[in-house]
Amino acid sequence: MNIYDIAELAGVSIATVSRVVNGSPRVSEKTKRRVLSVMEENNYTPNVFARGLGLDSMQTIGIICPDVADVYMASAVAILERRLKDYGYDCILYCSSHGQEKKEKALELIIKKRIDALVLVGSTYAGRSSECESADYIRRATETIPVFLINGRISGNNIYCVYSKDEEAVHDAVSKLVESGRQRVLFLTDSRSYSAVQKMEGYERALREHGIPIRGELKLHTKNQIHYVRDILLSTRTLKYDSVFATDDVMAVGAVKYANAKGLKIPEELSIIGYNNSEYSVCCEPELTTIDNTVERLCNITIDNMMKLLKGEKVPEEVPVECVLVKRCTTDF
Amino acid sequence: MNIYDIAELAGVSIATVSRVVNGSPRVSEKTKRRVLSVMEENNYTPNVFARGLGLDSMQTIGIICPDVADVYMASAVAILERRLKDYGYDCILYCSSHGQEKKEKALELIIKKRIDALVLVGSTYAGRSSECESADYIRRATETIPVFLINGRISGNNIYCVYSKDEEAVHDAVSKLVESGRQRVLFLTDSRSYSAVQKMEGYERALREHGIPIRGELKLHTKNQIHYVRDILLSTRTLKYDSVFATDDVMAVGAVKYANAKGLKIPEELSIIGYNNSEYSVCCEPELTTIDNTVERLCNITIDNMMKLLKGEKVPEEVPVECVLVKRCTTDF
DNA sequence: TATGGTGATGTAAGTGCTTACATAAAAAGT
DNA sequence: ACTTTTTATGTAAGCACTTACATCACCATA
Repeated sequence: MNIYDIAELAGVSIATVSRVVNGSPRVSEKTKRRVLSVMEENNYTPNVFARGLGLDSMQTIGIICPDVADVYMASAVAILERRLKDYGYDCILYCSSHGQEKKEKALELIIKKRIDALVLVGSTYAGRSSECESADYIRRATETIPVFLINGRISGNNIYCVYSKDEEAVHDAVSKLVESGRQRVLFLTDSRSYSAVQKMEGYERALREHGIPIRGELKLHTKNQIHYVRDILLSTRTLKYDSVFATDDVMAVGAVKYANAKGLKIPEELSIIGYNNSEYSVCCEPELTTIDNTVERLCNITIDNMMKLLKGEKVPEEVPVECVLVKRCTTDF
Repeated sequence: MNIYDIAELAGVSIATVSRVVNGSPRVSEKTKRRVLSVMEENNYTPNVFARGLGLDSMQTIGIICPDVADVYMASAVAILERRLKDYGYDCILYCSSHGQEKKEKALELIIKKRIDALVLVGSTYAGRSSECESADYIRRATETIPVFLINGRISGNNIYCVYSKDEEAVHDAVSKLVESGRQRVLFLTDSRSYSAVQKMEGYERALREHGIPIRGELKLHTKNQIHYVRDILLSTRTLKYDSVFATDDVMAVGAVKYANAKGLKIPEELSIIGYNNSEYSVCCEPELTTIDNTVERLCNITIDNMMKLLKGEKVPEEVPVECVLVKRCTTDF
């Protein structure tokens, strides 16, 4: 069943069928109806390949994220997918956590497929060009299609970044911690992504501004798993700290479980702040004070800008978005 | 840069270039090298559309799931994506939770794209044909491509199901609950998916076998959100129960929070069992006894079978997989 | 030397669609 | 009634590739 069959059955030319399919106004109401009904009867759908050949677009957006199994990224992907579908786009998903070669391959493939744009979620790609091994591949992609970074920042042509003000948010939160009397803030992180670096900088600035020395041993690299964090804290007996700042709620929950296991009072003996305001922040006892970086807003802005751009409008290359501190029970402010 | 340019630069015909691209053996070693080097220099990659036009395959698999933001499904999608990428396939992702028309559209689109196969994750699609509004669309898909259900069951040509033995797992778990003295088991569920129905049946069978009457008011439909469940339990004061079986860990955590809020001793005054053995099961205090339905295994079996099938081998239409009970602290067995 | 076989390469016919341009028909203006 | 404009439809040339079939050169065998 191809366009020729439909044309013949409807007694028109293939051009007319094509016009009907593409909603061109240059078709009379009568023939449009006839063609549509023939299409309906024969259950015809145009072949996307042939279509793409002519149009060089397949109404598809590529999404790359390090790991969909991560709740934060999964929710971003879910939002992106939903909005894109509303606009008639499909999503090709790539997870990039599986080694560098894989990443390169993903980008290559994705470019080959003639997707219309690329979104990088919660990117480990970002960072200063020197730190960032795969920035090259992103730049290569930008020669063909626009690239949107959510919570990542690379400057360059055809790159659009929407990110939360993590540095500021962490700075403010850690400042409150310090101002409420904490002197030794343990910083837990699990990655070296752009966001992670920003958070670290916010942490350090807050300490500096309050005249507290920055201690290397208080910056702990760990896995984003509850038990892993709990166990590591239980086993490091020499480390002294009166509060914890974690770059993800999951690690913060690990800290809560550590405190509960040791019988430490939260927040009196140990204050804890998480990040992302995910469902994890309300699963532990006491519930986490955390920072909401409003993924939903970041995603929506990204999609809005993308649609504008694809329509030919101009859009800003950088959109910083405010975070909000969600006060719950693991801090005393 | 197309195949003609490469052919000209390499001083061969487009057929030869095509043969090199497709790794045909009918090219001399010498020209192959020459063509490859020209391709390399000019950074040439064949256009997938034109290719697909001829081959009618784009090495793409469609994945449909109700909601990637759900940890369970997200982890399934992550595993599927990773394995498929290893095999050189791309994934087109569709979330189908946004109403029936959307679902239909998703399937339509996905079929149009000439994907090689379709995977439905944790499907709300499944169930007896009568209960299942969208089974029709699945069947329509099977006319073109094989469809794989993970934790769903529809019989039919070109449909392959891999599912965990939820009925049995729930039956066994609830039986233990009853045998340890619980008489009133509250059943929490958030969907009417195939799995949900199976779990319900296991619950009822266990009660029946122990001569305990099945009470409608003890089967509670709720949302899969911690606070939602906690609040609903806190507000329903007339309902009496000594244990909770939840069809997802998130709801079980809600029950734990309810018990903690009311000061009920777990498991003495309230036993709780969750489902999925997700990270949520270890985030609360005490940690959840839960059922692991081994998503990873389900996904791996699905991919193995898919690859076999696409190679032309025969594969079983139904693969039931055993669940395992993970004992932690919210039960006394 | 003629004959057939073999491996390397080229030619050309699809593949299903879009769209610029051409044409025809109808409507509007004179 | 006759030209001009507008609207509807058709024709045909791409789009970038694959592949069956044709061709050719070359070597081995008779």
